[in-house]
Amino acid sequence: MQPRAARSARTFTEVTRRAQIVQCAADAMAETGYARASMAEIARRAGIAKSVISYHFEDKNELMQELISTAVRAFSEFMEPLLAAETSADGKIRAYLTGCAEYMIRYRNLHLAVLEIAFNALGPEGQPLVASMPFEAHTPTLEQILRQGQKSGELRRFDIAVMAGLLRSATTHTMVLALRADSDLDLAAYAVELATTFHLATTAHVAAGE
Amino acid sequence: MQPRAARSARTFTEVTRRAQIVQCAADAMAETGYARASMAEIARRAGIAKSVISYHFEDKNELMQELISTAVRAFSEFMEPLLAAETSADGKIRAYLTGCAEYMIRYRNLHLAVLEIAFNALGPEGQPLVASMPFEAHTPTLEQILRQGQKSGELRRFDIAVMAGLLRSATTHTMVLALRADSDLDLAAYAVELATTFHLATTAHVAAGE
Amino acid sequence: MQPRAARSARTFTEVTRRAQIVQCAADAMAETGYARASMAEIARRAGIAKSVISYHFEDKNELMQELISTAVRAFSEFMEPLLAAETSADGKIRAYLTGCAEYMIRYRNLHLAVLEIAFNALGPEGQPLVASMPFEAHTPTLEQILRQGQKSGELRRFDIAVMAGLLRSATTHTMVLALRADSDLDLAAYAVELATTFHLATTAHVAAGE
Amino acid sequence: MQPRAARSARTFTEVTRRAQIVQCAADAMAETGYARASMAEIARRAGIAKSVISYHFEDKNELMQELISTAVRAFSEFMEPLLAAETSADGKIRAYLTGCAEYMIRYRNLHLAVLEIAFNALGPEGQPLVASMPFEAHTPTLEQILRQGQKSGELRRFDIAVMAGLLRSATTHTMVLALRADSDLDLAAYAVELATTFHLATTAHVAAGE
DNA sequence: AATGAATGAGATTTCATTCAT
DNA sequence: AATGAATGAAATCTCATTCAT
Repeated sequence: MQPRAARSARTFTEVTRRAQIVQCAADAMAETGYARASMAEIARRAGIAKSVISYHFEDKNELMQELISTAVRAFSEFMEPLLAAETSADGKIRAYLTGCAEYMIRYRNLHLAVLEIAFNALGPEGQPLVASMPFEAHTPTLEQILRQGQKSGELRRFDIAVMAGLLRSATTHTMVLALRADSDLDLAAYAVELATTFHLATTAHVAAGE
Repeated sequence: MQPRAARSARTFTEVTRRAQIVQCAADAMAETGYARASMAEIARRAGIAKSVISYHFEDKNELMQELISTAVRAFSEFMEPLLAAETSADGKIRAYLTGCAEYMIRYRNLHLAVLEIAFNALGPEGQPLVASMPFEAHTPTLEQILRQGQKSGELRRFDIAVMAGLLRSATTHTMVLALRADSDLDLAAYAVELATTFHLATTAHVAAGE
Repeated sequence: MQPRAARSARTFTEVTRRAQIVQCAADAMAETGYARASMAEIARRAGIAKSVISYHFEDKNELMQELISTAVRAFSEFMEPLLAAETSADGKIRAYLTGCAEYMIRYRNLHLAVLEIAFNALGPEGQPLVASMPFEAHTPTLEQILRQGQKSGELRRFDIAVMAGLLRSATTHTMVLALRADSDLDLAAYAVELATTFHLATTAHVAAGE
Repeated sequence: MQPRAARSARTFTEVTRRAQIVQCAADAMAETGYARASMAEIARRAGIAKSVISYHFEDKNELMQELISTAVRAFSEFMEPLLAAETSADGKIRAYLTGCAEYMIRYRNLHLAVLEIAFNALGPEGQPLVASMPFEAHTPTLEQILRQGQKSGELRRFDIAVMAGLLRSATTHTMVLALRADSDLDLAAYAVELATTFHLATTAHVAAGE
């Protein structure tokens, strides 16, 4: 039995199964929470035996990692064109906020699952399993946007780490809570309101008026 | 069966033990995460037998509830005088932000534990165990502050729910992530920066300058 | 601390407490079944601390034994005059059957508790805790009655052990099931019907008619 | 969650294992009593891990229910041809009594286990787990036999419920006590003696002789 | 004589994982 | 590539019992 990692490429079946399992895992976590998203529950949703998961993934951690990677990839592919389409820092921030809302609507369960994992899963030595979450994967980009905006004079002076953190918390936290509660909060409208707030808080002429 | 309170008042020993157990539970959760904070681990930290916990608490849920109550109480007692000392809406917002930072520094583990519970713990029927978290206990107050600020003309027009959510996410989420990562981020300085940002985003003359 | 057994006589308080605990134990077992009649439950019903039971009884087994003894004593004191008042074997059998019914009505919980113990409780080595149950305490008497009835020609020839067993099962089992189910079966009427049946099954002229 | 039967049919292995576990459970209960027949003890006897039982049975209740079902089925299959072979009421009663004795000899532990469960096991809400026991499954039949015997004039007038109860107690109770005590009482001979007694107590010409 | 506090053994159940087929 | 079967560790909770006061 050749170890999994040794084989060079994955077959079509394997790729498909892995994707299916990841999706079922995401659904299970989003709907029942991390604690109840056992291997058995995930397998049940996928209509396969538990051991099929073990066959395709080294262990539960690898499944979680794959789920995270999938989400990070999805977020990047989703967000990059949106950011690229904007030229001003102000526009990019607005694109980031509204883009996050749309991403969360489209990939609801996947993103909720990431949160569940981030808050719950621990590696074998107890360290958190997730270092970088989807949104945080773009932290450099976000900080870069703010930095360039300040350089060009478009944005006022502020602590970039703080403002970037605030932007991310506005999405990761507030929006996600809304998602979780299955609330009827209109995420899109919410994002627009947020955009205005950040426009006021960051643009230079505002600071000038101070 | 019979509610604890119905039988009699708590003895000194009991009060002390319960507090100790709650503290050890908070430490365990903050340090190892909810999943690893088993009764055995909590007992180990307290240097007592597992069954001592069962003796003092009906079950794990009651322990969690007591932990939450402790945190909510601590937060309220901590925050109320700070808010009362300010008269302007702007001042109250600043007090809220800096107060949260100080609270989190002082009650670090307790607060992290509340987050763990809020995100993880499920009741017997699978419903989330925690409805209101410490900060959310003050949501009405927060929204009240914003509303009054708008009425007096001190604050510009904005969606109160969005801004209150943003304020809370700025504390609950961003600060907490910092706490969790055991980062050397200076929470106090962070709060000051946040205060400026929110000052700009909310005060009326800013909106006028738009 | 002098071992319990060493002290010669029991104080008034002790006798009273023991009786109270036995009664509460009987109630608990009759109402909730053996498995739920824990020391804690018994103490709760008595309004005392668990350790009070330990103070008055060596261990749970001793409490059970005392309960059994109490029931056996009660049954004997109840039944003896009834049997003594009859002279014929036939009369004694009728007295036994109706007497059992009355005893069970009067000492309902105590007797049900004995059954619970008989069926459930095991000694430290796994042997049944109860060798002789109240009714069985009178087996010799019962067999003696039958034997004398046969000797005097009043009763037909039959296997004495079988008939005695049948008499006891008619009471211990059938009546008790009725008690347990809290049925509205009229135990007294039941006993009368049983008496007729046994009259027919045992008296000599019946056998003659065969 | 999903009922076992809904998923698919049982494999050969599963059927075999379940039967083995049921048998070991019966042995454990018959030999050590309900309280000591823990999952661990049952697994030990079967030479398997505790969790194998959990794998094949939802929980302990399901195992108990399966054991009961097995016994009820065995009793029915055993008794039905015996009763069908007799035409007279008197013959059917004799067949019932001797049949019970043979059944208990053949299925000793299984039947003792049923008794243990009936007397001890409580469902999650404290209600008794077993409503109908093997013998009681045939109560209607028994009462029907007596009723027809009275109608045809073969049997004397008596209270049918009382007599049926007596017949059942004669088997369930008396015989079982004998079984339990591991006595050397010859059950078969016992049954013959019982049959005579009931013949005398029930047949019409006896009543006529009165 | 009584109590509150503490203990350790043991019960049921869940779960990720492994193995033979 | 997939499955059913089995495992052992660990989690929560209950209980009879003991001990210091």
